[in-house]
Amino acid sequence: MASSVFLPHNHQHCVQDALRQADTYCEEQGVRLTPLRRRVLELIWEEHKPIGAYDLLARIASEGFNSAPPTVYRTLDFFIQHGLIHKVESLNAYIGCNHEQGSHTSVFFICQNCGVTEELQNPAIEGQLALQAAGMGFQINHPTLEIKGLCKACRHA
Amino acid sequence: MASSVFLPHNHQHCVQDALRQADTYCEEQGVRLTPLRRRVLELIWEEHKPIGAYDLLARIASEGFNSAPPTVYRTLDFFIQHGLIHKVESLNAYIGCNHEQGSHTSVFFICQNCGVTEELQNPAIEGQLALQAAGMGFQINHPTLEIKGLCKACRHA
DNA sequence: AAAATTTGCGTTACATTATAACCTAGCATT
DNA sequence: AATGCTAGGTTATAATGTAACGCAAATTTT
Ligand SMILES: [Zn+2]
Ligand SMILES: [Zn+2]
Ligand SMILES: [Zn+2]
Ligand SMILES: [Zn+2]
Repeated sequence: MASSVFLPHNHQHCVQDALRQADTYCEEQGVRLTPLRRRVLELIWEEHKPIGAYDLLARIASEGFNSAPPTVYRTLDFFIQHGLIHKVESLNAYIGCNHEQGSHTSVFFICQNCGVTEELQNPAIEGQLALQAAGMGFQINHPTLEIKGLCKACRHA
Repeated sequence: MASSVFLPHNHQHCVQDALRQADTYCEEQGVRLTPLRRRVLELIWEEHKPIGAYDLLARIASEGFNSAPPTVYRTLDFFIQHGLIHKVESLNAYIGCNHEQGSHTSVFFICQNCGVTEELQNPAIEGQLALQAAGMGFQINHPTLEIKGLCKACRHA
């Protein structure tokens, strides 16, 4: 398990896996992965970097889809509802999720130099958060954990 | 140390402490806590809830200050630079900081029902984050840790 | 004190991000 | 075919945030 989006890898696999997972998921859930949705998801997965709604919009508009904001925001909402993408709050941008569906707690490591962003699950961090919350009587619903810094490669460059 | 912003408390103390700390800090640093800045900080501390830039702007405008966005954004920038407030990214809103100055890592617990938000420092959480980052060769510069959920009081109501 | 520099902020204009509300066409169920 | 549901087209607007210019007061230098 040395795989990381910060390391070189055959990225076609990432995209194809993501799309296949989405196909399967939508089939199972009885929801439709329409051409627009499929293309938006593909664009989101084009790089391991969060992409802004209006960047996406420009891309799909240039491909003949409708170019008004609701088009892309509706699509983003759909994927967020179904756990196929996340919003990176500190960037107002969106990134694909390849973790097991259903709500889960992730930490995003965001390189401020190259933009590459890795989503990780870490039970130890979750555990400490849960501990802190329990002590306060606080019920955790939705953690936003986003770490900006420098990835290994950018640090050494 | 049972004090928490989620519990009833004499809030005048919070506001006065914050303003006095800011006075002292600005004095020490040789920067100016102008009437506009002082009032903005006071408004931010009015409640233990993040406040939006345009809400602030409306407040100060109604008090005779200039009503154009740069007025408030410059002031917010000033306080963020000096560590006297934080931006809550997941709300696009701003909240006062009463912790020791200088950059520090905080976790924000945000009640989705009442809006009250508590900033905490927790070395165990920081430690686990540092551990994860170290394993990746990632250099942490700026964590954003914001937990939405229900405070004790709202959970029991 | 006069001159030079920095700082705070007034002002205008604009950029970016996101949503509300209404409508229509296609698909799905009966 | 009739009905309801879903996806998305369309228009308009809301909410959040910046760039750029200028001036006047405060601070520093001469
Ligand atoms: Zn990849
Ligand atoms: Zn990098
Ligand atoms: Zn208080
Ligand atoms: Zn509450």
